[in-house]
Amino acid sequence: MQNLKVLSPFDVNNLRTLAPAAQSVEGEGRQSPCAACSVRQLTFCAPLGGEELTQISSIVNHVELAPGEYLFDEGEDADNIFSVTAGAMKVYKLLPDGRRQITGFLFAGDFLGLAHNDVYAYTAEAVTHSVLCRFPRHDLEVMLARYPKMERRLLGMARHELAVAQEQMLLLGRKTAKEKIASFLLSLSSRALQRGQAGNPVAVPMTRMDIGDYLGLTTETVSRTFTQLRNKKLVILHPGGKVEMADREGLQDIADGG
Amino acid sequence: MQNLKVLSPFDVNNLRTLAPAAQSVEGEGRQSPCAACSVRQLTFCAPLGGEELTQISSIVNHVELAPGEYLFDEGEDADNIFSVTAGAMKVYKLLPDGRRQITGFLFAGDFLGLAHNDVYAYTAEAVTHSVLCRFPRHDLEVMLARYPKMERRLLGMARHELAVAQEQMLLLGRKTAKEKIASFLLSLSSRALQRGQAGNPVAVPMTRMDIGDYLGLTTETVSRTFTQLRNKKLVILHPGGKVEMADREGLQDIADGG
DNA sequence: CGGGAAGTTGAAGAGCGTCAAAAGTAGTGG
DNA sequence: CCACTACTTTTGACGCTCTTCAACTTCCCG
Repeated sequence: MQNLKVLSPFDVNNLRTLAPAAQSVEGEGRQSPCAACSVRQLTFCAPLGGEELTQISSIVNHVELAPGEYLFDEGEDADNIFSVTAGAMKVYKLLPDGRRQITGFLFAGDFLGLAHNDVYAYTAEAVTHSVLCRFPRHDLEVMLARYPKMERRLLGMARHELAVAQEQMLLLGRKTAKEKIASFLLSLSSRALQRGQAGNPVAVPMTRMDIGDYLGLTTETVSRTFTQLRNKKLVILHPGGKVEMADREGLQDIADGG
Repeated sequence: MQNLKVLSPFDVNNLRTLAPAAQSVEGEGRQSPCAACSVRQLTFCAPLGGEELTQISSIVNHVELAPGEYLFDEGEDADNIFSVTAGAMKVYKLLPDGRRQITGFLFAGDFLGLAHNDVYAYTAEAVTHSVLCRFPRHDLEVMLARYPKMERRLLGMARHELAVAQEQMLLLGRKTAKEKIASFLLSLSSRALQRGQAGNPVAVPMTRMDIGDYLGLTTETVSRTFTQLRNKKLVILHPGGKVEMADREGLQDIADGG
């Protein structure tokens, strides 16, 4: 992971210009960079207060990635845990012959790097220009031990990840190509809304190949399926990777297997 | 969930006869039923000591299920968390038209019931005769707040579940039928070894349909694939659902996509 | 504007699903 | 103890969805 820019905590104000506008939290002033983090309520830092935010600020660094740059590789020592501040990441596993399964796309507020055997279980790569907070695992574990509410928050987020993973298994194992694409678009849309971004048209920053590797399809099938949905007036494909869901109910019916 | 036998904590000694022989832990005597639990080191109770085991004993009940009986349904209020003591469970999600995806098989030591919106995200049903510990969620949360090491253990187990789920996504999205079956057998085998049971021949207590719904295949394809593996002398199918892996390396090569 | 990557479309083929039927297995009750 | 029944498993024939291979088009970004 050579091409990886690590910034000091003090660069954070500069970086923050890449994130959505900061809504300053009342009464907390400018005590720590984390206190002004605009996506904090989405992350595992959410339950922390003023004093604790200063603490966490002291262990965090920032990382900036250009599209296609790697954050870490599957099998590498899991020395850090990351939280996405801005941009979009993909995490995937590979088979020896190159077949790839993307297990998730990550956006602002999502975390990555939880490992179980001290090594990362997947490779993480930037889809778009991205910014992440980097927490050395050891330091974070000290924090977790001191602030149980943070550990509880992390457990809640892991639980959510688990539910999402199970939904994805249902999709991969039992849905048709059309159902997969419809589910994917609706999921992207609702996640964008959660982050306070536009839900329709929804931003689809990843390539057809990425989408295929996420849904267990080939590039060609993804493309053909988009064309089908367009011909049925369910979606409108706008330039710049924006997809308008012209018939959201129709898409929902398809996604649910109706 | 009508047909579900709830036993008082005091029936535990009776039930324990269903579990593997208890290796009595030195110095803990017979203070609490949980102290004598033979699978405790596999569960989220592992980090607890004498005093704490008495506490947890006071909130636990036991549940016994015959094959095909339900523990809970997807969408039901998630009032309890369970830990499998003996037997085999399956958890699955359904599409409206009946297509089913089994997201996991659970054995002694595994937990189930973690929900994120106060409702279960999947249905849980017994594969074989099974015994489980039932913890009221509220009571367990009080315990977790009091004993952070238990919460840490639970986070560790959730993290492991997550890694397993990602591996399963790779299987569902990118592996062939033959690779799926080979991976499945190897996984069953290594999990059996972890529980101290025979790894080869390995017990395969679930039906071909269950296996298919777990691997994203049909019954027929599962059966045909077993036949192929048998014809290639990779496995020997013994009566009573025992499968002998005659060529473990060969199976491993297939499972890894080689 | 130009070059390369990404996306689209077509034709042919493979793998797995579907439908159907037979064979095996287990549990039940006479 | 054995026959009856119901379910599970296996096997076969056929078909469809999605993949593969290939060519062409569009979209970016320098």
